[in-house]
This record gives sequence, structure tokens and C-alpha cells, in this order.
Amino acid sequence: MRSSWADSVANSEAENSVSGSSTNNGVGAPSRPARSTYVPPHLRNRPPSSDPPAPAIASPSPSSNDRSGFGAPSSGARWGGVGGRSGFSGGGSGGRFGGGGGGGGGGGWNSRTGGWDRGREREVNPFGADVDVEPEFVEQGNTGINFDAYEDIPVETSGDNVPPPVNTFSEIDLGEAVNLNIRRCKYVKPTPIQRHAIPISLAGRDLMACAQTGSGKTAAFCFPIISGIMKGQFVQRPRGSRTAYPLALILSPTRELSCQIHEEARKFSYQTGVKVVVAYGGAPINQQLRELERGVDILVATPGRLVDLLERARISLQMVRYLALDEADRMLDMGFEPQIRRIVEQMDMPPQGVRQTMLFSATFPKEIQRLASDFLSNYIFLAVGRVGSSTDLIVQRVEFVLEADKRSHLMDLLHAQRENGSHGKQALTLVFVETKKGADSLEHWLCMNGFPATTIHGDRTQQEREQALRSFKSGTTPILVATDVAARGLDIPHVAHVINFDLPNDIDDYVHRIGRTGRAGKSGLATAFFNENNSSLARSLADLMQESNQEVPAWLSRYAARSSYGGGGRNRRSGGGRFGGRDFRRDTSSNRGGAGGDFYGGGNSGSGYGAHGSSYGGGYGSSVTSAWD
DNA sequence: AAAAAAT
Repeated sequence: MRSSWADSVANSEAENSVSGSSTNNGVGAPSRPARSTYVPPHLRNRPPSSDPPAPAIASPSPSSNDRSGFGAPSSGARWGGVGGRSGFSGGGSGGRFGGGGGGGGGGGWNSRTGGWDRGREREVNPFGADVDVEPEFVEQGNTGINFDAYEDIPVETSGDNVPPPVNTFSEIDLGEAVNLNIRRCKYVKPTPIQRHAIPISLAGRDLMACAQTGSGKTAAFCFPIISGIMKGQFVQRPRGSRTAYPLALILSPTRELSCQIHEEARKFSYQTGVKVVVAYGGAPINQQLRELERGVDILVATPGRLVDLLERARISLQMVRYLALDEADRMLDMGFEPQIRRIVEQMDMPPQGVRQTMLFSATFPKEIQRLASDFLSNYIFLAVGRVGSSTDLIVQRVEFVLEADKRSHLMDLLHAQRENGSHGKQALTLVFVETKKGADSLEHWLCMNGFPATTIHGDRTQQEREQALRSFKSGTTPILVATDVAARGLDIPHVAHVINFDLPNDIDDYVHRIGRTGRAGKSGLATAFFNENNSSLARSLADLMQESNQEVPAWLSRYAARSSYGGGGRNRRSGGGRFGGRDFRRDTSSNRGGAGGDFYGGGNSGSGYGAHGSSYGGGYGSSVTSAWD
């Protein structure tokens, strides 16, 4: 039994929390009939008396399709095309779906919702469980959304014919059902990454995007995928086998992140007929197999489990039309790259140029960009200034703490924080350590000393990991000790303080870690314990802090100076400037070295600068969640 | 060197 002071806070919230995330375990999965045959998305949600499942739809006029036809040479079946933004609405074959067809918005199958809607009855409402979670936080939190902070976010794009950004969701034709979900999510205006990425994606272009998670990245790649699947027309997927044929694949580096993406994608696709399924390790595979058998349009997965499913032939990638890699730089680093290459290049996935590929990450080192370009075709590079990270929104402190003093120093911080916090409660504090063993050990020590803590790392069972996350989010254990498994992508609202108890060796990991606070335009605090063991990081850390207008302690500058002339540390962010990244194609030295400039098909010409998000700011009421979350 | 990701 952990200390009791937090119990009263947490009890009611914990309940909400638990039911809210029950779908992680598949417990709350939609209760469809177990043996329903697969119904392609364009035929779902139709009245039961309607036409029998149709044979392959041959798109009569693949309007403005800039991608080549896909397999099926004789039938004339092509991908519906991913042409201009309005290319499909009310398009040529709209009548096929019994929709209005005729005019601009809401053509095609968006308007077929009249009458009894079968899917509506069976689909669990993904919004229901989330309402009124953490009322205490909402109260204090929503006053602080700081959209003004994003007014001057710099945006850089490069590549051929970059589609112009949009300023509102209504400028984009995502379809009626998705628009409704956008409203349900209380998104009012697109975030900078969304303003730029969605038009690019709707135009069918490949994309490499640099933007912090928490900047609305998930929605940026989900909206176009969902919309494309709804509006697109697909060759009939093979039936009768137990193999599932997803149309879109979203890969992420951790199980929790896959869960999170799945939850979001379910909200965005609610009542669209587009089915999202998640598959990851550490959980019973049978449940996931059953889900897949019921049909899947968008598959969210971690690499290991996906490979397993591919080997069992329970999934085929041959119908994949959209590929998205979240935290792409992580997915392509040494540990993951072979697995990703196997999935993308050595299974049955359509090649680049045929499928549409989108890579997202908060950091994009040049060498990773070079690897990533293998997966892309004439892509657009998009960099949005570091949102919610390394900006003035996060106050970064570095303190010199010897290894032996770390625990007592941490204790001091936590004590001070508790006293200053509201009602003497501990603000949510995320403590990063280097090793799994260190995480367990520190958690135990904290608990022994009266600080309710839990831990998340790769040696814990998936159940334990998910429980830890819930208990942290709900405030039951307001201290979470974590390894890098929690460094990326996880959206944990209200984290007030990130403590780098052990600093990472890579500055990009530091950027990802501190990005767990200061989200959604709120301020946050990041404290790092630095000592001689971290001297290789000194220079890049000092540079980073300088870039983001943080106070750099004199002693750190001295370390930095020493390590720079000693050659310590990998100085990857030379020329980095304020951006999370820069298109390596612009860097002539990157292209010289034989590694081939051919993959981007001369796409280095056009460039669009500027495009400042000057239209953010006003209009957000206190109840607005906004697309930042 | 460590962490993550399949069993």
C-alpha cells in the first residue's frame, strides 16, 4: 500500500482512467458478432437489406491520380488516386455509394448516413470514456493554454511543388464524418504541423516531417489517411483467407505509443466505417488475431509483433497504400533499422512511389534522413519549430550533482515541489534514469521515503507498464521513474516536471524527454543532473539551451569548451538553428558522397519559407482542448 | 553501454 495522501485525489479519477483505457487490453473492444465476414469499408454502415457485397470496384475515372496503377493490370482497377484535395468529393463514381455525389463538400460516401446505420450501434464511442477525466486538472489546466506561444513558429518546407498550407479545417475536405469527429475532439484550428502536413498528404505526396509530438502530429497523419480510405476506391481485398489486408500501416517504437495512436485514430475515425486495429507485443496475440479477422483498414503496430503476424501470414502488406512511421528517427536507428527495412522492403509492401509514405519525428539527424530517403519518393521536407520543447515554454535547469548525491538531491527537489504545489500535493514528476535496474531501485527508494512512485521500463510486464502509466496519469503515484521507453511520443497531460536523474548520451533523447512536459502550450520545468560522466553531452546541451534562451551555467560552458576541443560528443546539430531539423538534401555536402542524389528525383528545387502561423491566437474558450493535445 | 521490440 502506497502512502495514502494521494488516495483521496486519485480514487475517483482512477476509475475513469481505468475504464477509459480499457481498450488497451482489448476488453472494451467493439462487441461485433464473432463470425461476421469481412466487409470492405466502402460497403460498411449500409442498411442490412442493401446490395450484397460487391465485387471489385473498378474506378471508372481515376481522376488526377499521380500514382501509377497498382497491380491488377487487366481489371483496370487502380488506386482511387490521391489527387487534389477535392478530387474525390462528389467525384465521378459518387453515385456508387448512394451519396449525394453532386457537389462540393460531403460527396461520395459521406452522405450515405441517412437511415439505419448499423455501424453506429456497434462501434464503441471512443469519446464517451474520456469525458470529464481529471476534473481537478481541467480546472487549473485549461486556463493556461498558450496559443500565442505558437504565433511565430517558424516553418520550413522544401521539395517540388509544395502544396500551400491551410488555415482552417473547413478549407480541407476531410468529409462530414471526420469533420464531426474534429468537433468532438474540440479541435478548433489546425496546428502548424497540421496546416502544412495535411494538404501535402492529401495531395498524395510523401513527407518527412519534423515536429514535436504533442504538436498535433498524430492527427496530421491520421486525418488524410482516414479521409483517403473513405474516399478512395480499392481493389477488392482477397477474402476467405485468415489473412488481413490493411490499407494503412502506422509503426511506432513502443507499445504504449502504439496504444496511444490507436486510441486517437479511433476517435478520428469514429462512425466513418474505417476500422483501426492495434497490434503489439507483451499482450496475448489471440485477441489481436481475432480483431484482425474482423477486418482492418488502419493497422497500428510495433515492429516485433508485426513481423510475427507477417510470418504467420495473418497480415499481408500488399494492399498498403499509406505507410506512416512515428518517431521515425528512432525507428531507423541502429536497433530498429533492420526490422523496419524488413517490413518495408522485404515483405510484400508496395514500393515507394506506389504507396504513400509519411515519416514524423521531433528530431531528424542527417544520417537518419539519408536512410529514410530510401523509403520515400520525391518527398517534401517539413520542419516546424520545436513546439513545446526547447522553447521558452520549458524552463531548463542543469545542476551539477555527483552520482552519490543524486538521491538526496532528488529528495530535496521533490520536497520543495510538494510544499510549493497546490494543496501540498505532488505535481506529476517524470524522472528519467539510464537503466531498468536503476529505475526499480530508485522507485523502491522513493516509496520507502514516503514518495508515491511507480516505474515503467522494458523489464516490466505489459500489464505493469500500462498500470504504471495509468496510476501516474491519475495522480495515484505522481512520480514516475522511467527509462527511455517513456521518452518519446507519450502524451501525458499535466506533467509539471521532467527530471533527468541520469542524462542520456544523445542530445536528441534529451529533447524528446523534456518534451514530455510543457505540452499543449503550457509551461513546464526540466531539471537535469549533470556530472563528469555526462561531459560528452556538455557541448550539445549547452548549445541547445542557448538556442532556446535558457540560462547556461558558467561551469557547463566550461565543460562544453573543454569537450569541443577534445572532440568529445557527436556534434550533429551544426547549423541546426531553431529548427528541429533541416532537409539534408539542401546540404550539398550530404549529396556529394556517392550515396546518391537520385532518389529525390531532382526534387530539391522548390522551396517555401515563411508561412508563419500568424492566425493562431484568439478564439479559444476555456473549455477548448485544441488540437495540440 | 543501454533501451526497445516477438515468444
